[in-house]
Amino acid sequence: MSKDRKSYWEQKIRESGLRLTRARREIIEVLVDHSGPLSAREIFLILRSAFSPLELSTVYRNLHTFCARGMLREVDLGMGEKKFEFNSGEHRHHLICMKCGEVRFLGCPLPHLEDDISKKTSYDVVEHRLNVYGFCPICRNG
Amino acid sequence: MSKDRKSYWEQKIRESGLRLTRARREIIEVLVDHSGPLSAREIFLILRSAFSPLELSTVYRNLHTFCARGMLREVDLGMGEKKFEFNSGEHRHHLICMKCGEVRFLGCPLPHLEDDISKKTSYDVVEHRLNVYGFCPICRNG
DNA sequence: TTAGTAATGCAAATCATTTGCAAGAAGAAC
DNA sequence: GTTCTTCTTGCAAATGATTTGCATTACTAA
Repeated sequence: MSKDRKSYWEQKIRESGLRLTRARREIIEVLVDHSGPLSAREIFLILRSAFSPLELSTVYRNLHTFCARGMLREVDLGMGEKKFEFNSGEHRHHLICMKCGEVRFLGCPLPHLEDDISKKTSYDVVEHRLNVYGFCPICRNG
Repeated sequence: MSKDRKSYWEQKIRESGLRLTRARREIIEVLVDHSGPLSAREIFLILRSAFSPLELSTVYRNLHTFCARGMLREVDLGMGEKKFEFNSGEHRHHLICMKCGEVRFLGCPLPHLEDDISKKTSYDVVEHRLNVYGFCPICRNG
């Protein structure tokens, strides 16, 4: 029940010049209540299980709206669906459990990677994405 | 015209207990003639432009067959379509031009990353994928 | 050459995601 | 609170990548 985080983002919605609708409040609530990145379908199913009548397309539309305003960012963990997480501003990576899907955040292990590659290849390097896959402490034994 | 590389892979097809069909010969040929990873659709279009009658589904089926035999591997460069490249055996990453789509190979800049993360998180770490994005020397100016 | 089975063509299905459009609901102004 | 405007949503259909079912074709072993 992090009511403060929820109202923080609801505030952001208003500041962005967006209307604060039922759909937006509910999507933010789901994201705040779940620590890790979620896909549109996951959010949709969580909402449905709580008897929300929102449509999947509405979830998608709002997730993209939030990304466009910089509130969320889209992450591709290579598991079929794209996921969405709050945009903390800091550059980070993901460690994904291949069995249960748990996601942990990783700091960037290579701060000057982009410069190094830029020097070696003459590319104008803009960003990099690192995903690490394995089995979490629970799944590695179970 | 690397006829040797072509016959090397045709050999591999036979050794894998697969039939050497027209589709397989043509797909291998396209992959040998183009240095970087290609998507099923890209291979399909290259073949069509050479008047090959192969179906897109046949291209997909064979690419997956080759992956299952370890001849190819699938790489997700985050550009919509999955790409396929010969499986060199060595662990490597990709540098992708966001304008022209050129792909360069990168050695792994973090050889002991997996061990480090494993120690820190108690995960059984299995693999990691790194994609670097930017603009190639030609596109960064053009 | 032929039989047996794997591979292909073709069309339809599937999965994630997007879009068009009419109906509905925020929020500003009264 | 009511009204008006415009942004949002619902719903259904479209899209793009990929997969699948099934009848037909073509490898290859004998």
